[in-house]
Amino acid sequence: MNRMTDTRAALAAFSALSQETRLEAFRLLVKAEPDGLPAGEVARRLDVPQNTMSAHLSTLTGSGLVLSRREGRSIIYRADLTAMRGLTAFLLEDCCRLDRETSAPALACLAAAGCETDKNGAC
Amino acid sequence: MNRMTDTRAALAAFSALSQETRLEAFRLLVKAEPDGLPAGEVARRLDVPQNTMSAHLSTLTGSGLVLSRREGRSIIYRADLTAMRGLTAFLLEDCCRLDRETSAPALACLAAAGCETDKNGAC
DNA sequence: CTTATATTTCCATATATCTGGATATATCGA
DNA sequence: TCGATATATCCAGATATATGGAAATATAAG
Repeated sequence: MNRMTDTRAALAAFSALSQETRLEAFRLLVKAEPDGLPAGEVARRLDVPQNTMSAHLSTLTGSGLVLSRREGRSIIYRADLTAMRGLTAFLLEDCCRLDRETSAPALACLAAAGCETDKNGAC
Repeated sequence: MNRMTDTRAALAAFSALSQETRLEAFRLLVKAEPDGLPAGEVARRLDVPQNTMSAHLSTLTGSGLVLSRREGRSIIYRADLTAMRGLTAFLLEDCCRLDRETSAPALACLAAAGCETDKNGAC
């Protein structure tokens, strides 16, 4: 899917995150993982009109950084952490000149170091 | 300086990278590290009019992702890899819910995993 | 001082994005 | 079926961004 393998996907992601309300919304959704949040709740928390927020959420979804599903009357939005990691990898491949084979384990290492530290502290 | 500690800096960075020509230029400059490239050379390589490229380079510089210095008649542009790493950290702090103290060693771990480091130890 | 080179600044046009009111659609419960 | 709730879509005005021609600035060399 959206593996951020090409410039196109990265551009869409950067573009989506380059707007204040959307960046805030995205961060909110990341914090709300793995449950996600209904559109109206995002609008309420960020104090933005619901139709404006709807447009922004649509942009985020289109960029591949956010997923949505209907649940009753609500539509639940979730951050796609895999896509986000892909975006990070895209940056790292340039930054550290990592090729794809190197960046994959490096990201796994990062995840291990951050989300659950290894006993040894080793990567 | 631009430690990407606040949303403002991240927004500027995302905004700068959300335009195709600028993203290409930035990647070019990352590859050209640590020597950098004169503005005209960037314009030539990307086949963009020099004044248009100048505007884009100005945006990149303003975002903090790129540095410039005059050298004779030329102005040499360089990617600021430290700022770039800051942007990556900004993403990771949300993605893996890393706090600043955790993300720092995590990034060092990344460096150890395959990152070419410069004299400062930055990737 | 003059000319050539490298780059930026000025400016106007074209294009894209943001915003929110009004309205449409979808779902739920009575 | 009806009314309430949750969200999206339509639309248009306001704002921002991209683009490139022409002119200005800075440096170098003769």
